[in-house]
Amino acid sequence: MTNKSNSNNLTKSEEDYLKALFQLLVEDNSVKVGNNQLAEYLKVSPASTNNMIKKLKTKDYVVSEKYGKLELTEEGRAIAVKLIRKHRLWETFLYNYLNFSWDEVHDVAEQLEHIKSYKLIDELDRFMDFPEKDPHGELIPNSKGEYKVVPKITLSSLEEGDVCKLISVNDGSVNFLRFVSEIGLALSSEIKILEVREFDKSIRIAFNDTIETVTRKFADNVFVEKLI
Amino acid sequence: MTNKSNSNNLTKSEEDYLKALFQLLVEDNSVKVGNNQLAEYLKVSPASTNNMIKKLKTKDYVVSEKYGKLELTEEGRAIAVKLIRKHRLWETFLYNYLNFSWDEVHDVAEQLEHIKSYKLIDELDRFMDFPEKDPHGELIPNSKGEYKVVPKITLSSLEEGDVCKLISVNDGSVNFLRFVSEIGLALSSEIKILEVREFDKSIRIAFNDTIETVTRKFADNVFVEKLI
DNA sequence: TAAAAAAGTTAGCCATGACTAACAAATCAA
DNA sequence: TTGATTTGTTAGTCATGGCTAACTTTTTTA
Ligand SMILES: [Mn+2]
Ligand SMILES: [Mn+2]
Ligand SMILES: [Mn+2]
Ligand SMILES: [Mn+2]
Repeated sequence: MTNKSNSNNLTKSEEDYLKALFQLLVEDNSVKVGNNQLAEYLKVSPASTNNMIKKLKTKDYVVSEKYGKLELTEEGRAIAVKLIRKHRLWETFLYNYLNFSWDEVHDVAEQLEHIKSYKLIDELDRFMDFPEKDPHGELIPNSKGEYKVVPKITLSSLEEGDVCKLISVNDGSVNFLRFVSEIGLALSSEIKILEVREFDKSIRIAFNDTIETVTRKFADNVFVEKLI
Repeated sequence: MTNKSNSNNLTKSEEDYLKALFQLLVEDNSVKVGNNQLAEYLKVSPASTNNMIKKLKTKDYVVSEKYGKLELTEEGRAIAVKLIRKHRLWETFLYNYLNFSWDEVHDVAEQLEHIKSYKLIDELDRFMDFPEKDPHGELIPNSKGEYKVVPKITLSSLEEGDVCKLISVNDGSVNFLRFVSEIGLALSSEIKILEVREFDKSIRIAFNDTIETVTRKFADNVFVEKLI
């Protein structure tokens, strides 16, 4: 038994910090995550993160040495995964049942993920018949907290001639998601890399009889499975 | 135009105070509502309410003179009605779609009512096909903020021989709601008042071939329409 | 290897929204 | 009508979670 109390008394802020740390550590497969990096990710000052990390260490959700890198305990990780489960289930609900577009769901899910009720989220899951992926193609952790972390391959990591399938996209930017839809890309689209331009890393891609040039920043937020 | 900014920037606390004030002023048809009464209702100290009322006055949601009684402005009232709409729509969703019982919905709805998104609540309303009442029989304000405040008649206000129909119940107490279900009462039940006992105001009632004695406190939380 | 830059920490401040204790005003009751 | 009780207000404290400015440690780079 790792959990002492399991009474789920975390504040919204504490939850947000744990989720952010998980996303930096695990989702973005960063080798090490530091205080300032977390601050930048959360758009708060380094002093604020330093403060909160201290608190999360006394609660045994985070481990780190002074001036050292940050790590999550099993319990910290479990909380983060629960948040991600809630976030993605709500996004799926908004998208599939309430006529939200995929660029509208994230902001509301950021609020909904902090609602505290086990029954609520498990019933929502059942109501939707246990969806596997959210509207952006991301896997939804199950009610036992099981979550396969699949290393993500970005479109920007491919080379000329490669062919890939769009698996998921970063859901944090409304403008980015709108642009993805606008040019006609969608989940499962097959994309061929026509050219990678050296001077600015922009990429010329072909999909569904369309040819587009996208920036490196764009391609960093598109996750694919390499086919050829 | 009453609204200056309409930017919906209220904190959870501000919203809770406005809703509580509305419920005391309008729902409980109190003639006057004072600071301490509000404090007791919200289970905070009179100093806290005094403080918050001050703030809500500068924001033009509340009007009162020093040492005087509290009133809501049109804008304050509109915010409260929006919260009640959200609360009751969420309760209805939990009850009708997520297998919550009527004693489980209130606490979760208390959290959900603070989620900020017009689209969310209007789509939820549409998804459920614009329900008129929540699981406790309370009317749900519509998306224009229209809300008929129907003066409530409590079971305790009736006399021996009266016959009434159960219209709605106070949803704030889990134990109370469980007890209502346990004895076999439900919305629309027809109730006959057999006897009102003078010494403790307890009431003997008959409904669905059942006879029960209920306390005054119980009867204060049951709202009815008088038939005979 | 020694500056310079970056990363991390600390101290001290602010806003919010609780609290208690002390006090003032209004209302009630004898 | 006056004293007691209730109601309302104020002052001062605390916890949370932000912030800036100044400082220290670590890492980078010349
Ligand atoms: Mn999201
Ligand atoms: Mn998503
Ligand atoms: Mn309720
Ligand atoms: Mn209700």
